[in-house]
Amino acid sequence: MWWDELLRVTSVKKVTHDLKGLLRHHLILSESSMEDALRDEAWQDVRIMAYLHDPDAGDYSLERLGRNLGISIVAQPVAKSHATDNDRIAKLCESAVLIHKAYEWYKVRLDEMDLWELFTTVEMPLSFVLASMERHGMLIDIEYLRQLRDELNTALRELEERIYKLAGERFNIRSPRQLGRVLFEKLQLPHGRRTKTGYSTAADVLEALAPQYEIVTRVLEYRELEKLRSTYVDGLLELVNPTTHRVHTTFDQAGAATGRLSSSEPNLQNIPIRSEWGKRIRRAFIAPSGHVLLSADYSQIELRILAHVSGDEALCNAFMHGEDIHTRTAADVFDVSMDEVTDDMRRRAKVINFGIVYGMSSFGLAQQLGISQDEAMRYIENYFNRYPKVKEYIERTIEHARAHGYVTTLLKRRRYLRGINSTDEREREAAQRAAINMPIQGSAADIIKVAMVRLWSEMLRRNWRAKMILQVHDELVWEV
DNA sequence: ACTCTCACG
DNA sequence: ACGTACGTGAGAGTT
Ligand SMILES: [Mg+2]
Ligand SMILES: [Mg+2]
Repeated sequence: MWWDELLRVTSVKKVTHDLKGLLRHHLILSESSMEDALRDEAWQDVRIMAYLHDPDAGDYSLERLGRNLGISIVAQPVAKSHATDNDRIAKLCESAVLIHKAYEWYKVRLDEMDLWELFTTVEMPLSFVLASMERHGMLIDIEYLRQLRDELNTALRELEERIYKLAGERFNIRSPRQLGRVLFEKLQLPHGRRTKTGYSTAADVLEALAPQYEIVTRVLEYRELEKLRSTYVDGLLELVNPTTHRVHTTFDQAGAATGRLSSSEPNLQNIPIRSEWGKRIRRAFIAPSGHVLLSADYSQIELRILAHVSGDEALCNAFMHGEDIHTRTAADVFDVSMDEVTDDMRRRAKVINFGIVYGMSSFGLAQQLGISQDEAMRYIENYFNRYPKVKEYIERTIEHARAHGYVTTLLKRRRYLRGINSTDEREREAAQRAAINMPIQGSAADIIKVAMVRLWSEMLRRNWRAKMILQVHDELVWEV
């Protein structure tokens, strides 16, 4: 058939808008056709081109791209149920023109930004990988999830009754407003900060009160279980295919401004793991009979990237010697030997390491660690004395952002920081933190994307059957 | 549509 | 939450 031939032959270049969507829902290519396509760069997608050009733009619909280029839309949209063949043909012709014009425009932009290699050798092949992962889906143990739902409902009902009894009235615990009224007005508990709309009932505020007041402990327990029940049990069950028992997430390859992917309907990148109940939720994700789930993740990839891009000798040495990085940081910041680092010192060093990558202030560190701002300042000062090139890297990055308006990753992915020269201090400092973080978070995204593309090709080449099914930022999950 | 809260890396 | 730690998506309540 001429159409199949056209799709297969790589001398005919194909330009799309939302290639991953096409591959997931409409276009079935054989694996050998996909290998040919990747090698010859036969498919190019204007949605991804526009994302690489400005990953903060948010809307990459064809309509939006057309308006950006000043192309007015002529064909009138007609309600699907009333559309005639002629209506459909008119819209499709217009889409074809828009895709062509957008391609010609963004091609020049990406070339100017030196993004062509990232586009053709990483992002385009990745669209094929992601489409294949989405189509395969993740198997869910529905019966187990239903049992868990019943168990959660029982526990929630008991907590509910206890909370009503301690409050002396029945109210909607899920309403922050009603909860604030009960805790901080009726029961006169000391309130923490306020939100725009009332008293804050966020977990960190409630945790400070929990040791003194049983009702607060019960509310925190209620919150944890209610979150798991609504989002991860009921939410997931609604999205499971009743025939195949699989959920099929959608990865957004043009969503996150740093170059990360995101995942929705369901979001499979935020499945619980930290709490005991969370781990029980995770057990609902299974492999078919005769298979197992296998997960492989990078160790401290962001801090390794920080070591690499800063060139800090102490940080590089720590990684080259295979040291536990948080223990090493604790020894350096608290001026003890690695042997003398206590669990609590390591915990504090871990908070410091995360904070560094996020551009944290002494205020933020003090809040997180529950220490004074003076103490936090001393920690940060010690850190930068021990890792001086990290400080230089941060200063250099902010200066680059100020001078050029953008920052980049290892593979030249670019993010513009529109607030970086703002006269509004708050906005400017927020842009500075984003500038510090993006090259690190974004380079990690570059690295795992390259890994995904290489692994996928290599698995095909060897005819190995293990199936890559999820990416969780620094982790790949396989059905094996 | 917005706010608050909270799950993940 | 905020001026004060990056990046996401989702559910519930409220308007
Ligand atoms: Mg890891
Ligand atoms: Mg939101």
